[in-house]
Amino acid sequence: MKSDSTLARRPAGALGDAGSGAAGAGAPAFSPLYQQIKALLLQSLQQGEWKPGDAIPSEQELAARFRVSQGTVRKAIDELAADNLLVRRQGKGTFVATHAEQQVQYRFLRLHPDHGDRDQEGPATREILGCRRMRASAEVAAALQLRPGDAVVQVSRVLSFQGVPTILEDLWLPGGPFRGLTLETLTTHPGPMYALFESQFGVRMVRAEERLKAVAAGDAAARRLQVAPGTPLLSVERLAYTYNGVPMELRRGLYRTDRHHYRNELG
Amino acid sequence: MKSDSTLARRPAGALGDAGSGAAGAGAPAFSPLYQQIKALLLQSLQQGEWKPGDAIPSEQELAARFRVSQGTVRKAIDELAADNLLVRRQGKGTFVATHAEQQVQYRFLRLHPDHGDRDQEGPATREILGCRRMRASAEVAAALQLRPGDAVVQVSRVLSFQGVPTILEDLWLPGGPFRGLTLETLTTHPGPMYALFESQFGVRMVRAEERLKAVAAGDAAARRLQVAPGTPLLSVERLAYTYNGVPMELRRGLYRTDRHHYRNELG
DNA sequence: CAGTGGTCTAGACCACGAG
DNA sequence: TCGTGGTCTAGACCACTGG
Repeated sequence: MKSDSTLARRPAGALGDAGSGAAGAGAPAFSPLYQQIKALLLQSLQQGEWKPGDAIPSEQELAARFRVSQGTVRKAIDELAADNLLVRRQGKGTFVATHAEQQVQYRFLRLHPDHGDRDQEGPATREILGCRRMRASAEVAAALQLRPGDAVVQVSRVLSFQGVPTILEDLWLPGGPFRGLTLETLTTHPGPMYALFESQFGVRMVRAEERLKAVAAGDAAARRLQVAPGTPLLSVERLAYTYNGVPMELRRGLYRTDRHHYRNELG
Repeated sequence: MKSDSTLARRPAGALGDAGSGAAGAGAPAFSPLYQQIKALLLQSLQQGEWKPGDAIPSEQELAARFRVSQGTVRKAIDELAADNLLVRRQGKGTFVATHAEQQVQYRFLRLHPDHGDRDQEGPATREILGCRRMRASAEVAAALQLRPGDAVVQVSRVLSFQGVPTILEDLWLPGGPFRGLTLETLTTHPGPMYALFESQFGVRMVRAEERLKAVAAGDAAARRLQVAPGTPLLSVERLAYTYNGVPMELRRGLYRTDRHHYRNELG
C-alpha cells in the first residue's frame, strides 16, 4: 500500500477523468483526497449532472470512477450530507436534496406558532402582490453581486396563517437566472417558492444568512398586515446562496409576532 | 474478524469496565458501538472526570479502555466535536470545550454591530442590577423543570456597547446547582457569565433554544435602555441546557436593534 | 524525536429496502 | 435475493506539536 498511499497525495485536478489541466499554477493548495472528491461531487451537482431528487451513483461506483477507496468517497459524501446538499437513505441510495420534500418544507422559515406546531396550524395561504422586472438599486446590486442597473425581478407577497396575514415580504432575484419568472408562474405553482426555483430555473438555495431587527410598522405595511401603524414587527433580511457561495436572492420580510415567534437553536 | 464482529454487537453496558449490570431489562435498545462509546464519553464529561479545558485521553488509550478499534472511538469523538462538546487539536490532543476560550467567547450571543465586527466594537461593559434568591413562579418552574416554589436565583443586568445600553436581561437559575451565587461573585468575575458558571459551579451550557419576538418598550425597560417608551425592541427568550438536555437557565432579554442586529445562519 | 490527531485503504459483516 | 448505505476492524502513513 505504500506506493498507493504516496500516489494518493496528488493535487486536485489529477484525479480520474475530471482533470482540468494546469494544476501547479501558483498556489500549492494540496488538500486531503476526500476534500478533492467533495469538490468534484459539488461540481457535478452544480453543473446539474444529478438533479434535485435524483439518486447519485453508489459509493462503489464513485470509488471506481475516482480511483479511491469507498471509505474516502464516504467521507466526502458525509460532509455533503452534513451540509444538507445530499440525503442518505439506507438501503436505497444517496439523493440530491430538494426543497420539494414534504418533510423538510420551509426549511428556511423559522417562524413558529406560539401554541401548537406547524402541522396543527395548517399550511400558509399565499398571496402574490406583484412581480416585476426592474433595474437593481445600488443596495440590491451590492447584495446580489451585480452591477447597479442590472436586471432584477422583484416579487412582493403576503403569507397568512389561519387567515391572519403574518408575513409581508419583498424578494429580489437576479434577472439572468430567473428570466421568464412571471406573476402567472408564481400564482399557479403549488408548494414552496424554493421548490419552484429548483424545478423551473435550476437554482437550488443551499444556505442563507438572516439579519433581524425590531421595527415599527409603517402605514403601508400596517395595512397589509392588518395591524395598527407603529406596531412592533420583526424585520428579517435574508440573503440566500446557491452552490459555491453565489448569492441568488435578497429577501426583506416583516413578521407579525403577536401569535408567532422566530425560533433558533444555538449549538 | 468474524467472531470479533459478532462480539462487537453487544448491548450498552457490557462494554469494558463501564459495565452497569442489568443490560437486558426491558428495551432491546441495541445501538452502534460508536454510539455506546459516545454515551460513555458523555457520561465521563457529565461526571466531571475531565474538566473544561482538560485534555481527554488519546484515541489509542480510549480504544484500549473500551476494547474497540481506534476508528470507532474516533467516530464517537467526531460526533462530540460536532456538538461542540470536545475540541480536537492536531498534534496536541482532544480537549473538553469551554466558554472561557478567547476565540469563542459569547458563543451564544447573536447580536452584532450593523457596521464593523465585534472586535472593532470592543468588549461589552456589564452592569449587574440585582441578584436575589426567590421562589420559582409557575412559569419559571415549568421552563427549568422544577416545582413551583422551588428556590431559584434571579439575576438582572444591562450590557452596553460603546457606552450605549443595548441589552437588558433577566436570568433565572436553579437554586440547587447555583447555591452560593451572589452579586459579589457576579460583579467581581471577569469574562463571560457562562465561564463563571463552569469554573465556580461546574455547570457547562452546551445548547440553547431562543424564541424571538418584536415588542414595544415598557416604561421601566425604556429607562434602562435609554430609549423612548414604545420603541420596538427585540425580545429574546433563551432556555439553555447542560449535558443530557437538562435545562439550567432561563433568560429573557430585550435588545436594542437601532445599531445592532441579530444574526442567524440557515443551513 | 515521540506522541497526537488526520487520512487512506481493504475487507468483513450488518441493516434496510425493493423486487 | 440482491444492492444500497452503515458499522467495525486493522494497519499504514502523513501532518502537526512540543520537548
